[in-house]
Amino acid sequence: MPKNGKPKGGRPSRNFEPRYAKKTSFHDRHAGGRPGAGRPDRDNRDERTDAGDRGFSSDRSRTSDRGFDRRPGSKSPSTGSGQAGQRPGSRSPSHRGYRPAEADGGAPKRRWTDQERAGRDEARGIRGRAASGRREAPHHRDERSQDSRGSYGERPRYGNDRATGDRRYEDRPRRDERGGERPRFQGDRPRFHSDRSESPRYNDDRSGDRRSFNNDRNDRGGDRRSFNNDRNDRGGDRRSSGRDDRPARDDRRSFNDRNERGGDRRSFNRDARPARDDRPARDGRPFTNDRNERPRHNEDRPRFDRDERPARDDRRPFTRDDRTRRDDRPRFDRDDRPRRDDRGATDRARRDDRAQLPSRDDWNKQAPARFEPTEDVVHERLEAQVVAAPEVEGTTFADLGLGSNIVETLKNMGATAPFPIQGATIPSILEGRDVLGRGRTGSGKTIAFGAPLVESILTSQAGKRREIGRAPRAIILAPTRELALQIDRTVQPIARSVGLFTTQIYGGVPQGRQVGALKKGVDIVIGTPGRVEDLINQGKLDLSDCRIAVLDEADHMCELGFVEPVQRILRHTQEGSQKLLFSATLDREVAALVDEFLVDPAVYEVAGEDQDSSTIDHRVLVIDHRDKAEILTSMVDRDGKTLVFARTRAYAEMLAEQFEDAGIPAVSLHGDLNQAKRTRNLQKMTSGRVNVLVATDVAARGIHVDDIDLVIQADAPDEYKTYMHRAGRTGRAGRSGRVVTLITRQRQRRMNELLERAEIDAPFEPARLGDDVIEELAGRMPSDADLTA
DNA sequence: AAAAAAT
Repeated sequence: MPKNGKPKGGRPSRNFEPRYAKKTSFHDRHAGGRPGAGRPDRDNRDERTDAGDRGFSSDRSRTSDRGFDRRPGSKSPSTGSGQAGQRPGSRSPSHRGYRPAEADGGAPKRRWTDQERAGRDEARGIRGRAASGRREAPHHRDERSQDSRGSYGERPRYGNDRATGDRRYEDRPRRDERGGERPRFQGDRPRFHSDRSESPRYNDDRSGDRRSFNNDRNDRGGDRRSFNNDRNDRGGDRRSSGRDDRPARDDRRSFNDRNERGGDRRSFNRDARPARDDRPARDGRPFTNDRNERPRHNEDRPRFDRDERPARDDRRPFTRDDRTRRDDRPRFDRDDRPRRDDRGATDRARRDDRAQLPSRDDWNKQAPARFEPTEDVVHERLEAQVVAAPEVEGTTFADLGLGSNIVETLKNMGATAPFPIQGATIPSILEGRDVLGRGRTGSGKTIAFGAPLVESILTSQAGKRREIGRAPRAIILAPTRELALQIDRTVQPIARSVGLFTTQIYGGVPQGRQVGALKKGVDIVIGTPGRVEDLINQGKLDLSDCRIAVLDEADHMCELGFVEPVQRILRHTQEGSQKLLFSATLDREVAALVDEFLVDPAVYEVAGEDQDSSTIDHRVLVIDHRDKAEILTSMVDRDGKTLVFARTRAYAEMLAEQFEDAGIPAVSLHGDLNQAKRTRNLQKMTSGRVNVLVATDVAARGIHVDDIDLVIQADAPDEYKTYMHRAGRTGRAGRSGRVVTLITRQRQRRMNELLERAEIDAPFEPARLGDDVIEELAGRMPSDADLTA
């Protein structure tokens, strides 16, 4: 069952496989029903500790093989999915694309021909190995472009195809259909797409179209953004009142004061904030200056809004009118926030709500469509016990209560003395208290919860260890698979040192091995919500004996779409289980969970670990949208490791391809890649085989890659927290780093607001292609301004 | 928009 002699890379995973190549049970059935046929994950196996499900791999391989064979002229009945390996026949009939295929069918390869296929991951993998000479621009480029194109194209095409395909082929369906196969038909499509990437047939007509289409899309994308930006900007303007946030800032700082503030705060805030809202009154404030323009707009608008809005929400009016309103916030928030649903729970916590509200109103007025992103709110800070760094000086991990084996392991991992956050949380966790921990990105949070967690479990289960089939005693949840993997890499050695076992439970890979590990018995589960819940529901994961639950990036896990599964999972843990919530941006957004699951939590944050003490140099380049692509290419053409953030998966893919086309080796990381590819691409960046990684926010939180000295935000983030996390990918462990954000003129205000919320100072500089500033920021031309230089 | 299960 091992791999059928196929090299691991062998099975190509289509870049976007999972999603676009969705197969349904239907497919499997027709295809010969191999489970997992669609799953690409072979590579994962490699990384996994345990042997993978070989069965799966082999199946896959076969499948894919078939797929290949099939492609040429095959017609596969069911779907055209390449994987299903339908031989001839089926495809064509059902697909509209069929014909072309047949035509092509004669010749296995069409336009795509070898290259294209090669382009497929498979070929790619092989080549890659064969020729390390990727570097060559031409070569490299070809490979990559093919690859990416194939995959990348898929998506766009997908959409397109559908659209066009439907149109064009509407007739066909019937033809094909010929039998009420439509159902199939649809099912096929997805594959179809995938096939396409592989299959030449479409290519000509479509490929051309597609590409152009894609381009269009891209462009559109760009347009949209700009559009959004505009909107946003507007929003911003109006929001000015929204900016009340700053007051919020103030609050944050005085965070501790909150308690007292309680009531005061509001009043307090009002004073401060009001200024913002009522800038006129507060003219004195510095902020106003920044927002010079806004104030006016805002003021005007806000009021305006009120008048108009009264109908909408009384709340806003409230807010704006008096701070008193603030008191009302709760309602306010709710009402306004309805959209933000998630926050509903935490509404009260949000202080900025009111401020933002105005903006919304404005927003709504102006843009009825309201498809803009949710507001970027600064939640109240949690009351926290501030830990001063000096307090932990001279303290050792052993002093904190960790056993010698663990201390030794930590030492081997390079953690010789506890960081402040660790010094604070470890004792409390060992005491069994619920803990909320906030530490700057890269401040050692994983060990802060991982080490004491292992110690606690060890202590609690002394005597009955390693019982076969024992249920896990602890679970650690993370928002992304990569982060779950990374956490395991830190926690596993610690656990192993005392005889405890960990296992990763996350999606995108076959369940087999994970379930197998659970059957053998593990002590600590580390995973992502989806698969964890899935296995719980399948009865394969029993958390009833789970006495410690950790949420990393807790605030993110409390966002809409994430919090519900998390809540359900936590409810499966042992009653009264200890809960540990960690994040660099921990705030009251986690209130929903805190209220339900935590008992008298200890809250810690580290003094002085704010952005001011950061080793990161923040810069903002104000550019023309049309120069964006070239400026980006110019900036990533450098020596150090560069991480580029894009807002969408498609744009991330496009940029990576663009860089490759320019002869700059680059890989992408986003949710449209199959897990094998995600893992592989991240590995390439980590190992230094490529120095440019283009990612979506999947890589924004927690992911640690050594030596990233430049983070470029091709798309400015919508939330200040996102900015902070993205920026946190560099400047780790006290090293210097730089974050460059590209924005258009229209976005300046909004960006300014965001930076204020994040409490980050960053100069805005206009830049055009070829400007020295770009050379400088890329590190090609050190200058005085170059702090890191 | 993205992420998180799978079929």
